[in-house]
Amino acid sequence: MNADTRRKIVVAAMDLFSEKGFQSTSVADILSRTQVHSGSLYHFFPGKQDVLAAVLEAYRDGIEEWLLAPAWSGVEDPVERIFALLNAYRTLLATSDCTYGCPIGSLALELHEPDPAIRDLLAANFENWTQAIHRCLEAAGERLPAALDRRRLAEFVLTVMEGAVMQARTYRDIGYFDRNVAMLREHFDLLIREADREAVAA
Amino acid sequence: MNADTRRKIVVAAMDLFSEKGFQSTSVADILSRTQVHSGSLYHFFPGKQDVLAAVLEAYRDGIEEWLLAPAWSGVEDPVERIFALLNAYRTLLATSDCTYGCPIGSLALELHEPDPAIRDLLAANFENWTQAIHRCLEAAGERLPAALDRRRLAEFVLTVMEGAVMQARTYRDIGYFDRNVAMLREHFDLLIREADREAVAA
DNA sequence: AAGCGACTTGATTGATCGTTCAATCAAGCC
DNA sequence: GGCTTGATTGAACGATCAATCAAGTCGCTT
Repeated sequence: MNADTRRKIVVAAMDLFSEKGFQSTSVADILSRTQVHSGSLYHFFPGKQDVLAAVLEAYRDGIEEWLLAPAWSGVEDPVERIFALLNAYRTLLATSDCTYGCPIGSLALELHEPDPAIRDLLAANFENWTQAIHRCLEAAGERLPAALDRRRLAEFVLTVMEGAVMQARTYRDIGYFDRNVAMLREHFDLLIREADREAVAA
Repeated sequence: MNADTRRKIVVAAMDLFSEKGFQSTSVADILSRTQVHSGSLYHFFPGKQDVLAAVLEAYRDGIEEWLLAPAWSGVEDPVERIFALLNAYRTLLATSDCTYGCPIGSLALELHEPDPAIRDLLAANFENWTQAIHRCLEAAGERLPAALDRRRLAEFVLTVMEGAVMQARTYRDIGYFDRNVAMLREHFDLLIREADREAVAA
């Protein structure tokens, strides 16, 4: 099995799906960008949808290496890691005139009646992301209120990221992203202050 | 000008774009649902994209009558109105097995390189929504901290709604929506408590 | 050397897409 | 009763799409 051709297809499809979405990307687009011919593509993938599945698997399996590790290099504080991750998305937006956001989120809303397999992969990507945040929140330990539901807050962080990206893209104005992240930061400040009061009371 | 035919097209297109998205809805889909023939559609609209524009204008102009008024009937408290509006989206999700969310958000992420006219309409829809929340926050007066940037918080509410809808749809589990709204509620509780402390200190 | 399986080539298929257009019709006006 | 205008009909068009397939290439095994 010639893994190189397959990999070239997946990489090109990742880019194209991010740029234009799944439906607006034609198989011919993928072929012309990779210099692969249609027969080869269909040798490795039963259909276009299976290319999408491979793309989502690549995101899922590459989150540590391609997203978390770069975003967190040099950042040890678990709370700061959360905002460092958000800042990675900010960079993505800023360097693309607010057109690139979170590819998973875009696909999640673009596909209205996705295959169960595709939907599971989208959910798995969200799940990995949320769990990464969850680990940060666990690592923050007593800096956050004891009673705080850390899993919920992790889901909330994903929510804020996706909503902020959506608005920044729609308005083509990164200010919408920044202000939303600032609001989340203030929420964390409130939580940390609350934990401080708990510590004093104890 | 026969406004009835035009209106039928826009109504059907609103439903179809919500169900299947813009690109997955064919002109033939709209025609078969409306019993209108293609020539009639193209008599009123230069093209499919202009149908989308009309749909977005209908959402923009109908937000008061079709979204805010129903959600707020019987709810006077401005803070409760915010969560009543969120609850309207919850109902939409719950009664559709978590497939229907916010149609504007879906379109905003589906269309990667939208016409400026379409993008402006998407932004105008977000803007109307945000301003409605903003008015509630202004009406809340001293119950919120004096220094609080109410416009920012209004944008944040939209962010949370869109992010929560996205996760609920992807996981096909309304729990994700509920937990995110609960987190926002806790944020408001923290803000209101902070305003209380301000009042006591004064 | 022969055979085999993995992979590549690229023309081709048939379906579907958005859009066009000549025609017909109905209603109102001068 | 001609003329205009607005609206409707539905067949047809060209483009584009995902997908197919027969032919060919290459490397590896026996």
